[in-house]
This record gives sequence, structure tokens and C-alpha cells, in this order.
Amino acid sequence: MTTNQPSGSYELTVLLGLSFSAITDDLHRQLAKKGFDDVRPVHGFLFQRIAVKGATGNEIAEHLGVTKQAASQMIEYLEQHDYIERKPHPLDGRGKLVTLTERGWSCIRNTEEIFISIEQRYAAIVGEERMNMLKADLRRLVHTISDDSNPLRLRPVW
Amino acid sequence: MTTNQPSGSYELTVLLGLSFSAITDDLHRQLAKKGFDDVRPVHGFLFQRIAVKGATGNEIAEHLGVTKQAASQMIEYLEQHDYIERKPHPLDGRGKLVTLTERGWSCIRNTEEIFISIEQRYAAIVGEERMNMLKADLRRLVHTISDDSNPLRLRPVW
DNA sequence: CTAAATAGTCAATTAGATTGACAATAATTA
DNA sequence: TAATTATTGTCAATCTAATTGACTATTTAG
Repeated sequence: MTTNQPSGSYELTVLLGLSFSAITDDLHRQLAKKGFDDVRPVHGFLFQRIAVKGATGNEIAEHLGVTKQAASQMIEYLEQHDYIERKPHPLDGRGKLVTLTERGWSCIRNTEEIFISIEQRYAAIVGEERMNMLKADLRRLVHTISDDSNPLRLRPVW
Repeated sequence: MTTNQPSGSYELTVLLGLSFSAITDDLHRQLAKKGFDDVRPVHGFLFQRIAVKGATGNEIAEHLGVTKQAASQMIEYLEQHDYIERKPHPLDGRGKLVTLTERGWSCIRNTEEIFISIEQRYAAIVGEERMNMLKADLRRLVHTISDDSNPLRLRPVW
């Protein structure tokens, strides 16, 4: 028995956790090489939320499943590092609209490229068909486990 | 497009993250109902390491990928909550041997049961065969992504 | 026998979240 | 319309779980 193949009922969970952290580690190593060494995984999920048409602080907090204060701190950090910008909200005098800067967009594009290369590296080994089965299985797994009282949300696990 | 099926190259990663956090959330909700409301996911990985024949603090730190000071704090917490105990190491006067208490063993047994029921709930939907394919795919995925310079380790992702 | 490495602890610091309180603005309703 | 209520975002204090650094006791290597 190796660390890579834990015994019994732990295995599926450990495999899922290892896969997820291996991919995100790989992603952020490659991002760092391209100059994006000041972003964490959670920032990627924030970028994803504001990419299409921006979002308010509260919307971001809701998306990430953290308090608005935590989101606010994150937003300030990312603004200082030139990934996003805050403007007065055009429709709501209380709110601010958070959008991506050019550097933020560049980070997203690089992330896309890296994800594609990671998936391709895997698809090249197991084949497209098997890759699609894996995704389909994971979708069903997620769907099976979650229910209305326990909504899906990507939160840190530790 | 829903939150459950994000677009493009993010999908595999998001599915892996969602699966992992959904399972661990489910596990710890069920553990809490059975009275184990003072353990975190990382404690499960600690238990796993010391189950067979105990381990020293340094071995635990190595297993979890944290500093020995962090491991030491965790050990103290779990000792105070009666999951583990520290005895002088029989072979090394510097070290201490950390082992499970009866409560620790009980927590492990309950965890096993819950994992089995979660996996069965899924296997009942997709079938044994598909379940084994999923695991095999994940093993290969993990193996593909990791290499010698980037060893596998389950770390918090956020 | 001495020097270097290792196990564990104490203390201070850090990162990243939390809760609580608040002002400004918007929405509801009497 | 005026008064009440809810929402957005910020400031401040606190908490948790990790970190780095310094140290003692013990073991291993030369």
C-alpha cells in the first residue's frame, strides 16, 4: 500500500482531494512562472464571478461563501495588485462595481491555457471518451451528494 | 449554464473541488450528529497516520505537510479532546509516541461507516463498474499531474 | 568524546477569516 | 410625501490556525 492508494473507504475522497490540490498546485506554479505569483486559488473564483459583467462586493461574498468583510479585504488586495478595479455602481449609489483590469483579464486567459494543457495531458493518456466519462461521473457524484439543505459550494477543506 | 456545470476548461477542476468539499462536508455533518463535532477534516488524516502503530509528532507533521509546531498544536488539541494520547517513545528518549484513544478509534470507525454509505449511495446510481472506473481514472489523473519535483500532498486549497 | 542532527516545546508573529458597529443610500409602506 | 426598514460597504477588534525563530534534551556520527 502506498500513499497514492489508500485503503478502503477513504480512497475515493482522498483521490478527489489529491486530484484537486494537485491541479491547483500545478496551475499556480505555472501562473507564478508567468508573473502571477500574487494570486491564490480563491482569487480565480472571484475573477470568474466578475468576468462577464462585474459584480458588487456582496455578490462576490455570496459567490465565495464568505462574509462581505472578508470579500472586501480580498477585493482591496486584488485592487492594490492591479487585477481588479472598483467603480461607483451605475445603478446603486451605495454599491461599487468590481471589474477586471487588463492584468486581471491576462491572468484569466493564462489560467484557461494552463487548464487546457493540464486536461489535454490527461486526455492524451486516457482518451477523450474516458475523459468525458470522468466528468460525467463527477457531475453525478456531486449531484448525488448535495441536496437542498446542503447547497454546493467550493469552500476550503482542512 | 448553472453553477454546477461551469464552462470550458475550468470544469474538471471545479468538479473535483466540489466533489471533495461536498463529501467532506457531508461526512462532518454526520460525524457531528454522532457527537464528533470537534474534529476537522485534517484530524481525520492525522488519525489515519497514527492508527496502525502510532507516530511521532515529526512523522505527523511530515504526513500532513505542516510544520512540527503546527502539528504539535493540533496534537495538543486532540489530546485535550480525548481523541489521542502522548506517551514517551519506547525507543527514543527525545520523542513521544502519539496513539488513538478509544474515542479516537470510535471516530475512525464512524468515519469508515459514513464513507461507505456515501460511496454506496453513489455506486447504487452509477453501478460498481462505473465506480471503479472513476477511481481508476482519478488514480491516473493524480499520477499524470504529479511528478518528482511536485510530490503529492493533500493540502488545503484556497 | 565531541560535534552535528533530531524531537519536541515556548514565544512571537502572520494571514485570513470572523463578529459587531456604523454611515450612506435605497426600497417599502403608512 | 414622510417615516421606517433593509442593504451596501467600511472600520475596528477579535479569533483561528498556521508560520518563523529560539531553545533544551537526547541521539547519532565522526
